[in-house]
Amino acid sequence: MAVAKRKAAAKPVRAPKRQPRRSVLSDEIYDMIKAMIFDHDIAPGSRVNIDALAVQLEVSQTPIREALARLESDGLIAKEPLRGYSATDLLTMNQFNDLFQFRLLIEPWAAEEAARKVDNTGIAALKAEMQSAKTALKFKDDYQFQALTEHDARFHTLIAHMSGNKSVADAFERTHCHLHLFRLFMASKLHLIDRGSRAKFVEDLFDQYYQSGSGQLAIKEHETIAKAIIEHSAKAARTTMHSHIESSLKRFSPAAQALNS
Amino acid sequence: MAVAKRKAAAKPVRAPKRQPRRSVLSDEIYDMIKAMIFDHDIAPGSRVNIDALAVQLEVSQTPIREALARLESDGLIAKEPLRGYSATDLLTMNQFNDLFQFRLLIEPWAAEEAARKVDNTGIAALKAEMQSAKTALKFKDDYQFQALTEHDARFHTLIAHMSGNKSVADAFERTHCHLHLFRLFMASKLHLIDRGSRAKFVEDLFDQYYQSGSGQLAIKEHETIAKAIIEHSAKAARTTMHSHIESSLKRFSPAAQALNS
DNA sequence: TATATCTTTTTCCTATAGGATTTTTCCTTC
DNA sequence: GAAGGAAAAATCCTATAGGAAAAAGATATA
Repeated sequence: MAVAKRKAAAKPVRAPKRQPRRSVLSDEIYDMIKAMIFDHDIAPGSRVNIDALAVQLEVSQTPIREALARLESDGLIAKEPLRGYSATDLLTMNQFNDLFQFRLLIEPWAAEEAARKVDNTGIAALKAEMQSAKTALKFKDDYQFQALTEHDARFHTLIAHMSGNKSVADAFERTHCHLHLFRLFMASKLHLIDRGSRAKFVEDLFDQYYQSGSGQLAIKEHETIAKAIIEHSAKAARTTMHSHIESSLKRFSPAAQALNS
Repeated sequence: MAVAKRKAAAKPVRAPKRQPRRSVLSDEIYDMIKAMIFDHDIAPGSRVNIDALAVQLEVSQTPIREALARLESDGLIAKEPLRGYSATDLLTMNQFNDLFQFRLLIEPWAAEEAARKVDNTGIAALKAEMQSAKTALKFKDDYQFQALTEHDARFHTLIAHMSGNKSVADAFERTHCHLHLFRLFMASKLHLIDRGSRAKFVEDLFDQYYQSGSGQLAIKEHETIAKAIIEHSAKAARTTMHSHIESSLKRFSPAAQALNS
């Protein structure tokens, strides 16, 4: 991380055009493009022009190509040979259900394992994450939702890793489920806002999430899971994780359905 | 495999230099490098030099870079920033067990779902695959093992897809478990052959696999699974798949252990 | 021996030109 | 005015050379 500062600036005047990079350019570009997808700067299904991206991000094509190749492997970008790249479409209702089914296969197991294997480091990490969840609740509206999504992603990833099984943890991370869900939710908002006639429905949807306390509810469920793991209650960890994922499915379902109707 | 051999000739005759490619170069390169890892042309843990590969495969750096970026995402190649790429190490005993644990989480479920949803197309595909397994048994030694591995990969991938759940199928495919297993098995052979003192052990290991009919055994288990699916016996499909994976674990364990002792 | 400085190698990135393919535009013809 | 087809533009893909930064290695000095 820290770059060796071997010489106290001998020539202070010289504004160095280029501070030493702490990571490789293509990795930064990868994160930037992923963020653009996350933020709907790159709309679902839209074309991704390599030249344009290179100009916009002020780098050459090479790092862009590497980043896109990795994003394709992640399933976030689709590549049609000789046609170009484009952002993947939003989850259909079927894909949405499939994703949650997949999570039900591995996450309850991961929680159970985590409860069996947890040590002091793990307990500390879990507690820290739950603390950050409380902070997230202080935000409002979109910011709250984003903060909650980020906490949710970290929480589930943490437990996947605490299972001690790298195959499972990797498989979970590669679903990028939180990115997909966030994108879906935001899209349903943008999409529905565009249609004035459905303003009422939009309000219902978001009221349901923000005001009716879905955020608090999800965090309460996280608390229960964390407690079970910390107490080494393997079976309880499994069942609470299972029902949490099912509740989560129900909470997100309206957003997914709104786009498939 | 065959690289497009383009002539350096300045302007000879009507040589129809370039037949239209059916796929993109970077995809071909991706497959070629994957094959090189598979075949131990690129040894586990060894460095992968971009320039050297470009020269060897007679293409420019660009497609090499894209292929390596994807392979890194697949977990087959590791990238150290500002140091370069290298092939990932062989599975440790722990990773080996983790991988099979992961398979136990999703494959029995996939088989059960497949049995529920199977239609005529699926039945035909299953039968065709089982037919090819019989062909594989006609080969000998390494060729038999490779043919069996390829059948095994196709068989399990097919069932993962027949579950109808794309998340599950993708997650399974991304483990590249058959590539890892094949590489492990071959490495244990090469490794052990190097040590003359262990020749006896090598013979035991391979006798166990080739002569004692592990191949036939695995295929018998596949038959059972296929039968259960074709007959819509969901529960039987689950249990037979489960025990097949456990048997498979036992069959491969000696190879994995040989390298970790 | 240990440290410091210099050189070589490796790797990453840029830039640009040109070939290949698809898409769009425009023109001819009915 | 509509259909078919050729030319043009846009886009993607490949090739190649070379510069910059970092790592690795070598040499010299205390």
